[in-house]
Amino acid sequence: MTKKQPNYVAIVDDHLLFAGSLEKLIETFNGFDVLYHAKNGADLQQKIKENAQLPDIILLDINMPVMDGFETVKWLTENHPSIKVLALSMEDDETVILRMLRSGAKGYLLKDIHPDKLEEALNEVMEKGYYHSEKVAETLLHSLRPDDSSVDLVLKENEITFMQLACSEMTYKEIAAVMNLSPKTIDGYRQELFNKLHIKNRVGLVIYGLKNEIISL
Amino acid sequence: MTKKQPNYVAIVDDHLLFAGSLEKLIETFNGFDVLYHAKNGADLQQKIKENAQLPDIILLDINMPVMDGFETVKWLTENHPSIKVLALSMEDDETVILRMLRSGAKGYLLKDIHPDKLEEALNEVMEKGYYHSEKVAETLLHSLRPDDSSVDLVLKENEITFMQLACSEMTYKEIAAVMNLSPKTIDGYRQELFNKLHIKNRVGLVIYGLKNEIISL
DNA sequence: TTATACCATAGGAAAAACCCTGTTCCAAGG
DNA sequence: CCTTGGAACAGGGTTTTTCCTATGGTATAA
Repeated sequence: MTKKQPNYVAIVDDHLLFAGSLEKLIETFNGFDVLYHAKNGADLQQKIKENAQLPDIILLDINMPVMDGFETVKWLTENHPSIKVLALSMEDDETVILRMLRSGAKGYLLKDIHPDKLEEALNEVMEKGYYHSEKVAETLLHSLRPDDSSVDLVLKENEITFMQLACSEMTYKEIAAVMNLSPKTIDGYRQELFNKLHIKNRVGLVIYGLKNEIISL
Repeated sequence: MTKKQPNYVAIVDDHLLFAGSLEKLIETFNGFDVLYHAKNGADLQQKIKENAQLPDIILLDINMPVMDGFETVKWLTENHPSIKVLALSMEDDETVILRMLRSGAKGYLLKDIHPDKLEEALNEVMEKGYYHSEKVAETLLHSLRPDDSSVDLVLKENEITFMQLACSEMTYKEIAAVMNLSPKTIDGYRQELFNKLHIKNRVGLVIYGLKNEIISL
């Protein structure tokens, strides 16, 4: 009976308590070891540079300060394509899932899954190279409607600033004052965003911003 | 050397993965055993009824579906005052912390603490009956401003329903239709809420609802 | 140099949101 | 029976938001 080398896992999550707990859980699994954790994407880059041993799998939280999951997975797929990234998040928001998968994640796990599912996912991602839970698979199918062309939909600096300010009790006129622009320009941003994001009103904008973690409370 | 009986911990969190991981972590601590977990407050009530052995400490997540942390801790302090409740949440929002503590929680832990801190908290809450991290202690002090009179500010059923619907792209007229009320009545709710909550517009309402976990995305 | 594209901006108008005050109905308490 | 209070709702006015279309300026690619 030859003892195989374990698969190395890295955890990226700003919630230390969760990360630490998850480590204990993973160490009860057969054939997996936790290499290290990182608090965010930037921290992970650091850790990768410092350590000779690369992780086989990275469990990556999406909403983090500093360098979030989207940026991180993009960096990883470009610089370390051999590492398999499993996204880990609480929201099963379709656009978020798709964005992660499109960015290069090999799977998407909801944080409310049963611990056993995690072991299953880890094994499957090592064997097959990807893992998709039923729920996510469903979302994937559901998303195959041809519309799209949603080429990553980039928001410009000013639009993001506006969005953040719009997530407050400020009036557009006040926002214009803060941003040092004409109210009419602000109205232009608003309209452009409504079109791009397929939303109907300011509340929709706030919701979109929160769901996509462009703004936060 | 007499072996003491361990302290029993129950975990209430709708994120199974987190709960499961946390269990593994706690079992590495000296003198603590996890009795069971529950997905939410209602589930916890169930578990408490079924099991003869009561937990000594409950680690309680705040934002859960069905029966959230606030309701749960209230129920616990009324029905099982001997159980020490530690609230567990990611947000360090002042109003949320205060609301939990006022509702009877013996401590408030942010989910981004170091795992060692959890052990410290568990030990301290068993010894002293309470635990407050530096951060929370600060918030507590900060909150001792005399203003308040914030007599728990109860929202009625209809107001909450309205609030939830207002957190969407629906128009007030549409909300009125859904709730089967006159648009003018809806306007009344709106006004009443704006006054009670000291907010200026619908975005403010959405933000309030989210911060106080009355609504969720 | 011209076409193109993008940005800030404007006019004008309809719809929705916001605000204040007042009426009716009904139930509960004195 | 009368009073009080809350809930639903209306009238009517002001402010913001929303929507559509259009123009001048500047950078840039052709």
